[in-house]
Amino acid sequence: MYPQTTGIAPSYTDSSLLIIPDMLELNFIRENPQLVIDRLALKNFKAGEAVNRILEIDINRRETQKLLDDNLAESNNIAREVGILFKSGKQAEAQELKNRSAELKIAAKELGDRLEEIQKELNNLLVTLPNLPHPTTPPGRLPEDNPEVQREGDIPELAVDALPHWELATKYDIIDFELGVKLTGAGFPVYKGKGARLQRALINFFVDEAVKAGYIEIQPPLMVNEASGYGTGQLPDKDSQMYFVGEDKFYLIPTAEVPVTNIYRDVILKTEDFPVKNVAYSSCFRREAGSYGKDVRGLNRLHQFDKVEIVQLRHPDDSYQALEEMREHVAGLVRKLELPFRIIRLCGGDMSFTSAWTYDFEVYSTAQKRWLEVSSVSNFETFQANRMKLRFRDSNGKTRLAHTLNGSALALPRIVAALLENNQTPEGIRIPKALVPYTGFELIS
RNA sequence: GGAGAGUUGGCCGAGUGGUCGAAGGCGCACGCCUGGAAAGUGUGUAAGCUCCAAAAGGGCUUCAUGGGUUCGAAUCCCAUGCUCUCCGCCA
Repeated sequence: MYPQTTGIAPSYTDSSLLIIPDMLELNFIRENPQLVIDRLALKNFKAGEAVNRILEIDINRRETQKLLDDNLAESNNIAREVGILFKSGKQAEAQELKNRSAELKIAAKELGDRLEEIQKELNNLLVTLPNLPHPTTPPGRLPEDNPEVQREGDIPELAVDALPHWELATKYDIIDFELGVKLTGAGFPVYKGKGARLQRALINFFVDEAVKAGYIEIQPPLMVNEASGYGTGQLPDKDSQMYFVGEDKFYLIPTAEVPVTNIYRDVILKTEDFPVKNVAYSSCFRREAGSYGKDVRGLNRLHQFDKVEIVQLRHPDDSYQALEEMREHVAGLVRKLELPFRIIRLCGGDMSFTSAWTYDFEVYSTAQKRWLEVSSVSNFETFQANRMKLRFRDSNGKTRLAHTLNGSALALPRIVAALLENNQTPEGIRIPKALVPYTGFELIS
């Protein structure tokens, strides 16, 4: 009854983030090694060995760095003296110093190479450590272990001959999967007539609701460069999830989160800039290599789909308050669409690599008799910010990492699937009241 | 796509081989002045890594990015990105 059990959160959530290398702050690990190990145990992650190795390498790194710095300092001094000697015509003495400098240079090269190697090894280890889950994270390994924290709405009683959405789509000629195959391939459906209009209605509805809630609307590029891919952590794991435009070295975005969050890459905010709240609609592109079976039937999993994403940047002190705000916002959307839904809190084992706390939203698809994940709302704390160097200046004038949060609000395909299936009647498919101003019709027939 | 010009700190802008992390200005912060404000005036004002118990202070790196020349590079050379101008093409 669950969408899948890959151990990684299902897609539509930003699972592309999971694969990857955001990372914990080295200083934090250095100062709290045991805490890191204990906390990661909540994610069923055995960090002991890696942490110890990291601490070792870090010592080596600092020693090497010191040697290199001293070397460079001497070189700098020599260069300065040589200049002075030349000016006063003391060629011979200058030559002597030049010789010394040449020696230093060889040593520096060696030290530099060694440092680079150490650094690389350190990074390779650092990126294997997931974000620390919040201490209250429920234990568990599987989706079955995710506690339900809220449930709303009644599951409708459908006629015995109720159809799954892919058949309804054909019956009313609103989504054409075959045609998509002709044009592109599987997973690229063509929306037609009222189906297309429904897409547009949902997008506008979602964006409008977010703007009402104080989010600034952003229309980002649908392709990003390499730096942005690294910024949110999709890279270096590029091949697995993202489409790549080789000629210009651009990546098609798997979620608006990538361009939107990267707006703040290398940015130092002022405290009064908080909270930063952005909303963006975008098409999303995912290769979804390795998926198969009923998980990909119809709208359940697509290579191209539409999503409205909300992103917040917060002061560490109130990021969890923001998480609850976002949860309530998303709940409001599903409620207005009159879909039965539940919210689950992901257990340690089911949480994404980057997340510290995640709520998943699932709507019930009556004809498929299963819950479909439609949103994932997460607090990443400083994990993404560390990688992106997203900071703010606190009251002491010191720079600190900000907290980042995001959530789907919402992803369209599974919402459409649930709407079609749950609202089917002998007369046609009923459009929820909140959406009618956007669709301009009340019934798909 | 072709030709040319450019790319310096939060912003503007000087700097064509040596003491430049970078003049000057703006902005910002704090102080003086003022009944209060403006004006004026003084001081300060990048980030990362690192040394130090910490503070103070010190070292290293960074003038688009990556490489190179040199004892020494913001400054010279090469490649790339980006911006602007002209031509071409075009929704």
